[in-house]
Amino acid sequence: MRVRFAPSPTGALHIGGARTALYNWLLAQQAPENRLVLRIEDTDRERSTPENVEQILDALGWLDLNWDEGPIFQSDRADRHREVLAQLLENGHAYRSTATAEDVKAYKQQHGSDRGFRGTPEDTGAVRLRVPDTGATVVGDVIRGDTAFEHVHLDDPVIARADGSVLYNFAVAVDDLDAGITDVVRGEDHLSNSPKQLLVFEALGVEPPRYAHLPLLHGPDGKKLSKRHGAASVQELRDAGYLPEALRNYIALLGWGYDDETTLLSTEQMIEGFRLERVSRNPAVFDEQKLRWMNGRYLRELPLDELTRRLEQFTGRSGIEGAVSIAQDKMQTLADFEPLCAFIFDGPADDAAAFDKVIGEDGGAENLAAARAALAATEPFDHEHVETALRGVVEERGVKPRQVFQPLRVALAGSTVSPGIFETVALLGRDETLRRVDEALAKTTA
RNA sequence: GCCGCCAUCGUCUAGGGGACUAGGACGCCGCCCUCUCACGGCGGAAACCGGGGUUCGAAUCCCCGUGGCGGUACCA
Repeated sequence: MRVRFAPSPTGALHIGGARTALYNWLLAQQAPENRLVLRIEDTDRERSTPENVEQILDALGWLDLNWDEGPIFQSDRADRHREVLAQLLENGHAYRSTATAEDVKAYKQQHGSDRGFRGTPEDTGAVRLRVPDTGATVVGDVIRGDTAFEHVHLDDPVIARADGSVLYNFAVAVDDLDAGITDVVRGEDHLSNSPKQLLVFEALGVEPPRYAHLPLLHGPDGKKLSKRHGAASVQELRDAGYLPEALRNYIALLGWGYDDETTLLSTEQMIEGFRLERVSRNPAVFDEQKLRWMNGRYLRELPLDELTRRLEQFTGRSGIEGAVSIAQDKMQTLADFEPLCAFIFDGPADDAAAFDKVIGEDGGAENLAAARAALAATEPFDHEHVETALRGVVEERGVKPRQVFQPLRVALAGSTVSPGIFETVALLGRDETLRRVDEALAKTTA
């Protein structure tokens, strides 16, 4: 089996494209003889650089992937395309015509909808492929079964411009043929174009590949997923702090289920269990909430040093392992780290409302002062002893735990939200903790 | 307009004639845990688009309707 990966030419890989790529990749991994061929479907070489391709792979965490062949650029194959084009012109399967889109429209107006456009050969003009007058072209789809397109409904498609440059539907067929592609897995938006490609194979007298058209991905409003739905490319998702492994897991499930109850699955499980025939036929809605949840699960399972490494790369900070260790359970994406932990490095946030509400309230300052005194005497200054000391304050003053912990939290973080208070205090250390508490206390008397 | 694809909880899905009182997951609601926010645990509400067939029996098969989506470029 030879499958292909034809990423978006812009380099900003759409989530739908990422899923197609993932499925192709899974198929290629399932048997040692299977091959994955990278093909760039673009006539503009400038927009489709190897760097773009690398960016895409990086977003999916597949940088270690070894491509069997490629990338094959459509723009590099112009000579071969012209050669095949000449062959088709020669044997009468194609002809030149100056008919424009308006001419085709007028033709159909005149002949009714049950008769596709058939031009008359001329010396110049665009090249059209001759569609047989009768019969039908059947697209055998692994996911959907057979779909027949009656030839009477098909217009002779233009396969090359007047200047001889070829069009997508022709080029892709020739390239797939030459690359020996056996299985084409792509988005459903290509289904209606399939007969054009099949007709090219037919005209060439060769066996076409098998096809599998994946359902499209929609945004929450049911429309085709696009920029206006927020993050629509895997790079954007990566920038939003999602892990490649979570992305892979989530995307794989958009149109396919491992079994009746498994949601979290490893790449190995995906390779083992993926079946093209079992891919869903209906469009899926991209739901970032579920991705967030799943990302949180993967985040929590990461070893501390690995998560630290990724967060250092993501935030540009260093020496954050301590903060990572006390925040890991509270994050869903890498982007959650900053708002939760920036205070540890940059000092308390300036949230006057939180300050007034918690420290300015009845007994807040007094409880904070008591906590300060207890912490000043805590030795050694670690999680365990800090907790003992602070719980002692609670007991001593006969108040609720939160009446002591919240003022302290606000004094240290400047916010009512932070990692656990004992861990935070222990991490900051005695000097820094007391300094921040004193600063807060000073503000209450001022 | 024409051609085509699709149709199970709000969302992703399991289901391929009796195992369905329709299963799992996210989200939502409630309870528990609890120093905040989370995590975690327990419980709950929530779906077979409509109508005809076929069959002893239909979420599953067929037809029609409706709806959604895609294609219909000298774009890819």
